[in-house]
Amino acid sequence: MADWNERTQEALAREGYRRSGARGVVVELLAQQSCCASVPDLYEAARAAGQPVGLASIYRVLDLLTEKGFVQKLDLGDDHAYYERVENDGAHHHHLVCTDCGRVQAFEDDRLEAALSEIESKTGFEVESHDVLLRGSCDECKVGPR
Amino acid sequence: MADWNERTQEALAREGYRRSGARGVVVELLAQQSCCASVPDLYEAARAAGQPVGLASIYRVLDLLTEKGFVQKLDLGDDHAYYERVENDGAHHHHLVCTDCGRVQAFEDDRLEAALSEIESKTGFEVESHDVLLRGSCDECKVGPR
DNA sequence: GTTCCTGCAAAATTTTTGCATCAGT
DNA sequence: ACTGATGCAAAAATTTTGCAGGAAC
Repeated sequence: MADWNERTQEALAREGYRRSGARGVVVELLAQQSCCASVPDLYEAARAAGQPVGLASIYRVLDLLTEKGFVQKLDLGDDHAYYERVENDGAHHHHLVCTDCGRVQAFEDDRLEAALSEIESKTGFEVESHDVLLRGSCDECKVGPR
Repeated sequence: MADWNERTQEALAREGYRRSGARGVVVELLAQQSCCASVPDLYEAARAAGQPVGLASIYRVLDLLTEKGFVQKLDLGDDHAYYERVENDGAHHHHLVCTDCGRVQAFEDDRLEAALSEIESKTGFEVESHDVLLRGSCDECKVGPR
């Protein structure tokens, strides 16, 4: 995870991308996130860290990182897109979103992954990635609705 | 499916919603879709059917239908949202999206559904709905990439 | 010194809202 | 007649793009 930061920065440098301000800040911030982050999240985080970065730069950095496979873009049904690290070891999780409070929780499940890879062979598709999104009420919200 | 049209129209009428132009057209069109449709899709389809409907009305009808549980909104990572019928019998499928040609294909899988409901009990969440999205190359595109 | 990167502001896109008009009951 | 529904146009919100100044190499 701290590893992801280094690995990403180095890989970019190796490809000729300059080790510059905005890119470094965004990569650093992504490395610190526990789960996914939206563009406004990152914008605020950069500002809070005393290293403000323009919105346009955040979008540009995220596009680059997505294209190079260092982050993955996801839609939580919310108004904006979210981004999160792609881990080196291929480990990945999915998301539960609380429709009341908006809380996002990650989970992993081997049976789910197994079922998903089986689908790949049953269909003609060559699957590159998959997302699973569960919507509902988290333990806090399900007791007293809203 | 033809059934869905009737059932939806009736349920709306029963709730006091008027049997009016735009709403009827959009419901009719949704009933005819084989899979999910975007707002521009529906806009064009209405126009092609000789019953043009304003964009705003389409958004409003879809909001209502989503709220009442007759359709489900989904994000395919594309630029806009997609909508599709919620079937009476609870049957539902998920989607494969070709990242080359954009083709969308539906699939069903019992093992996947089983794995998903097991997750519900393992986490504290009370799951209301779930989406699964697989991205990759369809049988046509995977041979000669692009 | 050159080339790439950044930030601001303007543009493009998708979705929402206000309002006057029209249709259903 | 009354109330709700529609369509247009304007507004909001998110993301993209152009361009000039600045930083990395």
